[in-house]
Amino acid sequence: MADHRSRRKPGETREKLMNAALELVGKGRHFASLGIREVTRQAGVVPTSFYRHFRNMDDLGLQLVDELGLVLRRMMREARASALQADKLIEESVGIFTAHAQANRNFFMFMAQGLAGESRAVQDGIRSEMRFFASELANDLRRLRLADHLSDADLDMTCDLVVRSVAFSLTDLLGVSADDDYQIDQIRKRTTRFLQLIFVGAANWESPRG
Amino acid sequence: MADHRSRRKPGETREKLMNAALELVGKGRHFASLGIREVTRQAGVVPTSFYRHFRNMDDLGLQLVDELGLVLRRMMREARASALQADKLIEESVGIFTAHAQANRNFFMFMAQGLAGESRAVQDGIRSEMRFFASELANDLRRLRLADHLSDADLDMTCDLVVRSVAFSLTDLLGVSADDDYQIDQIRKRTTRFLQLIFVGAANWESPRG
DNA sequence: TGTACATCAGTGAACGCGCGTTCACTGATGTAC
DNA sequence: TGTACATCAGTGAACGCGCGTTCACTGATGTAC
Repeated sequence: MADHRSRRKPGETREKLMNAALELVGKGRHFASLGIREVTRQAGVVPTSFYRHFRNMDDLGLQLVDELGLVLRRMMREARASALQADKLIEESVGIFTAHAQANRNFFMFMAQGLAGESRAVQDGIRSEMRFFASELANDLRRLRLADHLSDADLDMTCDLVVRSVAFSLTDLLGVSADDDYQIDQIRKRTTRFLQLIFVGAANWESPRG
Repeated sequence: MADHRSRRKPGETREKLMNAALELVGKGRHFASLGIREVTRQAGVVPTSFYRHFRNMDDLGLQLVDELGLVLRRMMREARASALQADKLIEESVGIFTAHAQANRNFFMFMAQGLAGESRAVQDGIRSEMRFFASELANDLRRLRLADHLSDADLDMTCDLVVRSVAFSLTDLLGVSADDDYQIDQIRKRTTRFLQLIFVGAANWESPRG
């Protein structure tokens, strides 16, 4: 009774449904406009099956946010693992980000949509992932002693701005076709310069009077 | 025959429909999930009327983008008109922005949604408004001689980043209740600091080798 | 190891409903003479 | 100024369709003894 998960092919249909929703989002549909029948059709499953796994589309969205968290954490781990020299840190990180954004296009598209989505819960979930990401980034910068002159609050602000800028670049990235290498490279360069500008600001920052 | 616009109450229903869509968006609905019957119901009009003014919901969305342009231009004019001292420029501008965002909550909510929306045309329209806004900002900074050491390209980049950061703050702003003055003030302060950080970066920026 | 039972994912038929869209009509306004 | 006509926004009935959701059923797997 303790472990239900090893029946049949566990969670197979559940995954099919979540992937189907992501595929539709990847095709340009907005998550808020997806219907249960549409998703089950895309998954090759009878509509009734949906209710075995989710209460409604919002519920499915929330579970997608959880998976999104895993995707982001994997990306973060990879960024840390790559041999980072301080002077190439920004470029390499942006490169890893754009690579992941392309590899998980649908996931990131869902994330970009969710930031101003219909479900408050999904919205909060995505924001919380972004906050987590920003705080991890702050930890890393402290650890690498790249932010010694900044107060905790100022470092948090900087990292928040970095994460936001990258998230916004996401919407650029998702707006161009996945094989338009030239445009993708342009976006990568632009994002890199945004972050460089922010870090120049941080390096010369003095805590304001107020 | 030249001027059709003075019949009955010209464009009255058209406006009602556009407002109805904005109201629904303001209530938290996502534009992509709105239906024709829903919008006409909200507008207090029979469903058939819709087709007298729009081909479909996408068409209505595009016309909302046009109006959004007017709203943004009005905001820009007001920001310019207010007596701006250089040292309070950022704070005052952010203040005007948050005030407008609250006064036109529905419009800005529509804009935030449209950035990752379903209709490519709406998306492009909003992006183009943002680009226009950024270029006007660049003009102003040149005129005020606040960016003399930056190349045109670097100034454009800076302004782009500013506009993006403000746009992202928009999604923060729209996430809190309209009368939560404390939170709104927090967002205003945070946004101000973001912009200050960016401008400190710009002030110390040297065009990169590449 | 074998048998009886509980659990649960997946199925297919059926429901009532709201959707987008069409149509022919009405009545008000503007235009021509 | 008056009359006949064209234009067009708004109406209400009707259509066929896909939607979300329910139900009773099937059959596979895990559990108890």
